[in-house]
Amino acid sequence: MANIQEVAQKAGVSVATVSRVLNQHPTVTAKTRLKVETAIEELNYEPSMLGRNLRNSESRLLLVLIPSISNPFYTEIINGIEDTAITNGYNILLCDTDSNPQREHIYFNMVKNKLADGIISMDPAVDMEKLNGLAMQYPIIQCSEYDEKGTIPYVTIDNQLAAYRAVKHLIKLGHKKIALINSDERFLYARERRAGYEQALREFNLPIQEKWIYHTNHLEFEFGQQAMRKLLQTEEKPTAVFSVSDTLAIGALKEINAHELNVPEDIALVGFDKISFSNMTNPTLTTVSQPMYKMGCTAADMLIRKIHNKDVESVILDHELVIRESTMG
Amino acid sequence: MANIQEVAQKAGVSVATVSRVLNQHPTVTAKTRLKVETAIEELNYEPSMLGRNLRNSESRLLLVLIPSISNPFYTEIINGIEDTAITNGYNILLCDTDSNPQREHIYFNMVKNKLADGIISMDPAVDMEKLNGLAMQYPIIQCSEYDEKGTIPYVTIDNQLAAYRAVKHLIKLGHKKIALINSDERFLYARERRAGYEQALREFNLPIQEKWIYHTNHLEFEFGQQAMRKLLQTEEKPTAVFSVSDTLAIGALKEINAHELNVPEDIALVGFDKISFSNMTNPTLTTVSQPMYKMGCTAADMLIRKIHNKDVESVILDHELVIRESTMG
DNA sequence: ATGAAAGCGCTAACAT
DNA sequence: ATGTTAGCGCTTTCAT
Repeated sequence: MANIQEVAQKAGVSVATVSRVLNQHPTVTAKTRLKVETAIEELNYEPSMLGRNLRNSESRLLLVLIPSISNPFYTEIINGIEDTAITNGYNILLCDTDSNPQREHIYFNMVKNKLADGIISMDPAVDMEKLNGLAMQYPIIQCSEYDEKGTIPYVTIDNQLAAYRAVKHLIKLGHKKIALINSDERFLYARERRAGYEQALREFNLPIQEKWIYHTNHLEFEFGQQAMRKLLQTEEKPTAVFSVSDTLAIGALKEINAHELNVPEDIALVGFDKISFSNMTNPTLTTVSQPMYKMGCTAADMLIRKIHNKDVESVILDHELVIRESTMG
Repeated sequence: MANIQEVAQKAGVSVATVSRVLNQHPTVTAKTRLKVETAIEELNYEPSMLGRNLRNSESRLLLVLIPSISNPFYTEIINGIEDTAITNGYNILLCDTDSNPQREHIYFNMVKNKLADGIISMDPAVDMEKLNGLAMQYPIIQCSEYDEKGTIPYVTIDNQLAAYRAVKHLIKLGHKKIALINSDERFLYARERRAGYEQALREFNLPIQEKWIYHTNHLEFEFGQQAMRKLLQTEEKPTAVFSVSDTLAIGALKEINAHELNVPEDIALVGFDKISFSNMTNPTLTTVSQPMYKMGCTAADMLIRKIHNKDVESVILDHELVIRESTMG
């Protein structure tokens, strides 16, 4: 692989001139430019990012931390991040942390090691303390999940309001016994969505019953099934369920069907995220839609601004309740 | 951020010694090592990969090209790749090409630019000609989909045999009118799976009917629905359907249900991939399971061997037909 | 408009 | 066992 030296030699100019051509400096004669471009062509030369990055001490790589690529919720967000990044001359490094601190450590080091210019974290299970520490020295943005006590800029939706609206929708349908399938409340979004759930119940003078609130440690289908199994065992069965994630709701639906019960006639069901599969279930799932693509674009924009030392403010985006068969009696 | 110079100065040694400590050379005295380590600690020093990589002309980054992270099929493969990569001191760069040649180009350049040491391609829509060209100069492995005419090592399963077994399973159940929902036959796996479908029909003297073979350009659910809609319009409806992907099969199932037909009583259904959703549908989906994690590990191993200039041979892994409700009358 | 040369942070060959 | 030094490929001042 040819380097800049050989190109310079072949073109009969200095390396500086080649560099100028590469970086589109205006001071190069059309004639010289042509000579250099010909040499580049002939030698099949490709500039080494390594040399350039070392010199500029930037990598133009953005790290994106997600807990698991299996969760379809992240897909569209990542598309938004990627499109925005590429438009701005950045590439993204997708890091499936598996919520594993060791993997996380490796990726954090990439930033310290100058192999990446910044981080977008979407992992609720990330070590917030570490992340806040890193953020003192390196550009970091949080997307979807964030640390309310920290100082890292974030983009997210109003989780409490979204949950409130979802539950209110169930109440308006006449439900009085509404269960909540929540994830681990050490995550902010889980606490916020629970707050929205309680807010709606309170507003309509419905009691908040611990027996109808189930917590699960993971978001995979099976945990939704497990949650629903438990809820169906309570002596007074709920007539509606609000689940903080579509994957959990889909598991719950499976379990309800397995008990020969019908949705929505016996139990109405609302999910969260509007993953594509939520429209393939039978019945289709009422759910809260987040502007995922936009969220990704926004996060990438914020990070790039931060890398360029500009001011960055946190952003709250809109959401939407999508009513489908699982709540349409 | 401190550099190796400052560490050397603080420790009262040369940069070479610091480098030796960093790289665990055995020739360093315990005492010197301690001095250096203390200095590193105090300065909060992190070696710059950029400098190291430039010097060694390697990045220890592996590129993984996938057509779309939304397809759950790739999830487990990527986990395998990632685990193997990390074990060997490599990190992976996940590239969602969206089957977009422009994005592809960017990622190809990363290898040319020394920002990545090699590529694992899982994109069926990749420009095979370009890929083969690149492979002359850079380490490349294909995973799952490959080019039978090319020289790039690959890891995959026997698609024809897998399809043959799936269709034979339907025939053994008594089905004589078996439809095929295939993807675009410009992809090898699509041609191979069709060959398996035809092989099974031929073996049992069943006619191959073009009206029961449907091609779709994409793998998303909606395209499965569309395919099934068409198949249900044929004057002689099939009693069984083999779909080359679970996502398509799930769409087909949705459509069958919409027509008030039952699976498997009216129409039996077999998918391919065993994605996690395939167990959440009602009924659950009979499907072909690929050893995805192992496939990922193998691909990463092969690539790393190739990077180290070792010989690499293509690998065919085993598959398994998982019989579930959609074919259990 | 172009060239010469320093230097980004690191490793390794060579010298001591 | 440790130090000196060249050089990986590039960009950018400073001269000319």
